Amino acid sequence: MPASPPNPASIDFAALDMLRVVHELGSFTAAAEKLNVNQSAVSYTIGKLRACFQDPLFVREGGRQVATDRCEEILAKSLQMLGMLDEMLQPDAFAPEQATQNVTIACNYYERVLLIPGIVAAIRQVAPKMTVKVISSLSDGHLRLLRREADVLIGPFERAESGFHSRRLYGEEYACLMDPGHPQARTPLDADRYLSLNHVLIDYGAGWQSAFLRELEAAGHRLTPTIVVPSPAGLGTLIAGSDLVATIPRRLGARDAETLTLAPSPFRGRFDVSLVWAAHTNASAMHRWLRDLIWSACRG
Amino acid sequence: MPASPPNPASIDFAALDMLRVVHELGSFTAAAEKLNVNQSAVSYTIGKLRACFQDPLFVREGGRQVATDRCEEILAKSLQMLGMLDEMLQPDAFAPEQATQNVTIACNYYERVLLIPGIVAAIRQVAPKMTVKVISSLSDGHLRLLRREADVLIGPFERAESGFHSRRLYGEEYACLMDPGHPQARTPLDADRYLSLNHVLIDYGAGWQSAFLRELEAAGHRLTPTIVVPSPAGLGTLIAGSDLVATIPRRLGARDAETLTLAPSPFRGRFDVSLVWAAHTNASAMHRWLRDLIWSACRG
DNA sequence: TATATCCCATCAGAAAATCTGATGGCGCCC
DNA sequence: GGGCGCCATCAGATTTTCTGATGGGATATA
Repeated sequence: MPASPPNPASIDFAALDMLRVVHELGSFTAAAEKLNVNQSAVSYTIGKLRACFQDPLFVREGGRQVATDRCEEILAKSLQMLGMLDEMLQPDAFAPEQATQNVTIACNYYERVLLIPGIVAAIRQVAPKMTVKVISSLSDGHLRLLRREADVLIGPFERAESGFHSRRLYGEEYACLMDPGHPQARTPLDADRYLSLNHVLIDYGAGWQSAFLRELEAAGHRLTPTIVVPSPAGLGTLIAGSDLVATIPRRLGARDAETLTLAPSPFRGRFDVSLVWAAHTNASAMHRWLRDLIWSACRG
Repeated sequence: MPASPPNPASIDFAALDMLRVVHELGSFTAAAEKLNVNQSAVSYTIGKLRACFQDPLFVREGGRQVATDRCEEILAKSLQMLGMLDEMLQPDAFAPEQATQNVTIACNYYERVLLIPGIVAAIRQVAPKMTVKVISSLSDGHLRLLRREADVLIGPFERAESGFHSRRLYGEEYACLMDPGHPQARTPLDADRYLSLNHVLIDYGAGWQSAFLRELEAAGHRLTPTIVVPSPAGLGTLIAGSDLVATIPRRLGARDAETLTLAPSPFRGRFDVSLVWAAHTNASAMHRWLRDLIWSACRG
């Protein structure tokens, strides 16, 4: 035993449990047996507690070790703490049926239109008490994950920086959406003919550049749009009956396939749609569940 | 680090505090500095916690250690526990002014009459919100201490068994109380004349024998009482104007000194009045205060 | 890109805490 | 009064924790 009072921070839960057992059995020796340690170990540890708390804790009264009032108080708190430790040790379980948490998904127009409905339906089916919030994220999606503003991010985000994990959902490419009556609706487009069309360009702003545009510019070309819109919303109506052409992700264009024509683009701008999450949610049971659900809903 | 998951009971408060500091500073290295230990010690301890809780607890996100959700939960409980430890460590203080506890004093007629009034007055003066309960104790006073039915015991109890502590308050002896008109009121009593008197004997029952009686019998004599009463209550009235003699503690007889005569007894039966308490109350601040107060009130 | 820097994980060994087994004192019970 | 049970203490073994050094991975700098 150190001569100077020992650091109370060095008390561990085993010591508190020993206090409990000694109190229960009224004997160091019996406590030692129950705890499968030497009697002298009990003496040592209780001695340490005595020094920390500056109180005898137990005194002999007629052949039995009786707790002091102070010991009773300390014990009461110790029992609480042992209970809290047990709670803390319980592995992070997640029961979708009872769960009432909120899930926040960061994504953009594309995913909001094509993926979110399926994801929300899947969540509501398995976890009816949970709520879903969708927020948009142009280029700041990763930041929103770090700021805990979103649980997951879905989109064409490739970078696998440290601090993040990601999983590819599927590949996507760009195609040209136009009116069936458009002069070029039947013949394959080469680069020159493509560039000479009347383009509707979707410019999301925030520095975001679509993959087909990067490919086009990398090939030394330059697109001069006739019209610029900030989102694909209402695009079908804009194009229908006109000579305008929009280059948009194939699956997005496929939604207007009944009324409009979807033709291959010479600049396909292939990219992957991925699920991205922050490292701090990687081990969480709820987040693991959510990611698996999204994976299934998007048919990886 | 052990290959098998370490025993969570071996987690100590220093580890929880380290968790707190790492969380606060977002860095193992910085936490190590703040805690005046090696960086590797932080790594070791957090590693142990990681193994215990089966969770990474902290993950790197852009150069900073960020807590997992599980870690946040664990941390919340840890902070509570650290607070509880601080409370537990606070030495057992006692503030008489605010105290509302009850004090139970075990004693007998003698102390109830001679000492309790002064003790109660002293308590009420210093600790007006406390309550006092007096219970009688013939020979079972020590048991009542052990059963926590009484905080202290006052009386002619000499034995210093283990499990008890005691403090002598003062010495007492027996004397003879009689009417001033009694034939023997003026002349000193020797043993024979004493034995031939008409005695009022106080027999408390419960196997208790007054010290003067033990002395008398040890000397080979035997007292044949004229009247036996169970307590000194009303003794003055009984003796006044009669030829009866009662052998009672001097201080008790002194209360009737104005109307009755107190003469030395040949069997003085010297004894000590002591304050006795159970070992488990020895360290308690309240009990220490109470014992000092009683000591003062009885003018040790 | 290359380089420097910071940060954590890991390792071997040192230091400290804890445990074991033996011994002794004290009080209880017979 | 003697035997016995119980706790405190001691020396040494064992285990845990810490230190200092090293390396890999990521970030920041050039």
